[in-house]
Amino acid sequence: MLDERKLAVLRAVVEDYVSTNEPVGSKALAERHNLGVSPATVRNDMAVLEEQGYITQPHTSAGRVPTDKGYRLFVDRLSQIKPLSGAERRAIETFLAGAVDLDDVVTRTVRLLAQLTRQVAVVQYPSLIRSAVRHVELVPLAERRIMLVLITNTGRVEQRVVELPDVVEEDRIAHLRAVLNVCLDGCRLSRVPETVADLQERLPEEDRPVANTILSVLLETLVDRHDEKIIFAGAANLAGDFSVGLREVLEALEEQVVLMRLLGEASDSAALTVRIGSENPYSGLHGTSIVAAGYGSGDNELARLGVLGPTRMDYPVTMGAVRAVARYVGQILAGS
Amino acid sequence: MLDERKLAVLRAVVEDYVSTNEPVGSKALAERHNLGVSPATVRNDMAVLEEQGYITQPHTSAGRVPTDKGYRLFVDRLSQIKPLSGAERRAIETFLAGAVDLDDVVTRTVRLLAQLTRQVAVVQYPSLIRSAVRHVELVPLAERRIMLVLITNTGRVEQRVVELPDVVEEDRIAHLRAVLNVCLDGCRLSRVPETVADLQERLPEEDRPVANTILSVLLETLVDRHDEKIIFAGAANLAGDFSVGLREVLEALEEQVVLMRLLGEASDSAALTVRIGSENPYSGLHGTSIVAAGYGSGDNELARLGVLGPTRMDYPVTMGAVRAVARYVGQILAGS
DNA sequence: GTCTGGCACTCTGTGTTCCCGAGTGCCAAG
DNA sequence: CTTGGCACTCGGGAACACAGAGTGCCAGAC
Repeated sequence: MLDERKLAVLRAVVEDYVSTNEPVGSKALAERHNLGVSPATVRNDMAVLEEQGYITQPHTSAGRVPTDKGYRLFVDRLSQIKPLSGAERRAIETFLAGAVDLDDVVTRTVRLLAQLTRQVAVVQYPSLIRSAVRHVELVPLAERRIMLVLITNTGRVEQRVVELPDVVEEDRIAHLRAVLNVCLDGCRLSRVPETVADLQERLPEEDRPVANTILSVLLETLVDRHDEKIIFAGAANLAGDFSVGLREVLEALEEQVVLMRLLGEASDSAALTVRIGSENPYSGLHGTSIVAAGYGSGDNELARLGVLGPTRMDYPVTMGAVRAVARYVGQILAGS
Repeated sequence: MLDERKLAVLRAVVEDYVSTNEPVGSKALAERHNLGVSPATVRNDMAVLEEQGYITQPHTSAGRVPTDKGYRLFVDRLSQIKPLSGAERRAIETFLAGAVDLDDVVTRTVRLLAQLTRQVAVVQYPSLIRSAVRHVELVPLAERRIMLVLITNTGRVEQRVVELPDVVEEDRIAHLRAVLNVCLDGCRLSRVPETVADLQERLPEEDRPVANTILSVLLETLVDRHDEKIIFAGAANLAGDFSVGLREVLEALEEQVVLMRLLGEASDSAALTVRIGSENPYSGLHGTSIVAAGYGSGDNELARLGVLGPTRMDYPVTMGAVRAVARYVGQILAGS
């Protein structure tokens, strides 16, 4: 259907358009990409490519521009992910290694990615649900108020203030803390609810009301906080590009829910997800593409990160950067 | 120098320009603001105002536009802060009351403020330095690694992983925790360094190396974290306004340091700070104004918040919103 | 002395027209 | 199947004119 040369033409169109941001014509194309054929031949091929929907012209008698479908083919079959340079790798490594806590890791990552790709970077905080309890802490704040602190093995710390139904003595709290830690330490968060239910039955009668209050807050923390936090950086990179609806994009970026869907569900292992223009779920973001990847320590994917830019982006380079950053972050998290 | 009527004219120019975003002419002005005088008179007044630098014309024979100096006079003497409507107040209250922890309070605040003012909102996290230690927690993670968690009375939680020089038994850590809490509980963060120094001397010899490691990390947490975190929201509100250099502003917003300086130092008590156009410290932000206020529980100002928008903003309304939100946040923090 | 109406002047922004050039599609010949 | 030639199309920029809003200034009225 599409012979070698037509694919080469498509590749050339994408590459030229990406680098010049102007519709590319047959003549310029034949020259710059020594294809060994004349502009007229290129024109014929282009006509076919257009008929099949891979490229289009903004108006009669202008050059051609890739369509979403064209970019898709390019990404799937015509391009190779471009690895980062050694210098870039070292830069990533040293920059991320300086992080002091989880928050810092995520913040640094998002900035790094934005700077590296010159686009908008998006990073999701490591998911709670896949990690395990490392420690539960109860801190008395006032007579009837304690703070519940939950530390996970991914370094995340969740805290909630709990209002107690009764005044409770310190040592009963200490006891409760001990029990909690024995039961929950190392427990996968996804299995905490069962464990907690089990625990409630085994507690002595007099501890029940207080324990129930605390445990319900604990469960809430896990469930409600299903709103995984996402941050972005590099919005400034959007300015000056009028091909995207700036306002819509900025609005989308501030909607956690939209961002969630944008990064997409965990796909198979460490594969990169690319969503091009109209492929992506939010209508304000046609005109933009997403390159995303999962990251995590070891095998299990903890969360996702990616970048967002105009459909007209340099996919090979962007994909290389995203993949590299995802890997490094995984390493950092595993090691801390 | 400037009689009553000229001031009225200036006020009218500002108000009209703010609402229409177009240079305002003498005729329209005389009509809309029944000043009781003819356009010609207004023209004369305008000529004087221009000569004094309060207004200017974009080009010969266009209407007048306020200068930064004009806005300044308007804010200082010609306008009154406009209080929020009852509905708005209730909305703020219920929205903020739903927050579950400090992070949530800050996030909600920044969104609220952005939505309320339809501008970019900026909120600084409550400063560590003014708060006091409520609890210190040491959580063993591995043989030679523990997590240090510091909880302040403003609800902020800081965490750091500490690598220990030696393997340490659990009960020595427990002991250390107890000692730390006795010494530091209620201690103002600003006075922690002395207290720590004092503590180091009183510890038994064999605990020194471990304790020193932990304490130095603790001090770091306080000092290094002098980079008070600032977040913003509502960037989408900037789009569509070309009077500001979009790119510059977005870049500035992503620079913590610039944001810091922007919000300004704590001023006297709960007063509002207004920085107009060229008055503000960063050159990329001429063309924008900042309205900021301190917030805190009770008397002491914990941090600052504000909004950033085009110099051509509705100052009375914006100031009202900022003041109101600052107050409510203060209340919420005091109560939690 | 201050205000007012009148008048000539000066701009910007918009709409029109025109033309150039890049790029195309098609066709006939190699 | 490829190529060169050719007529055609359309966007974008330059030149131009024009209407409208707004000004500054002046002479007369209160």
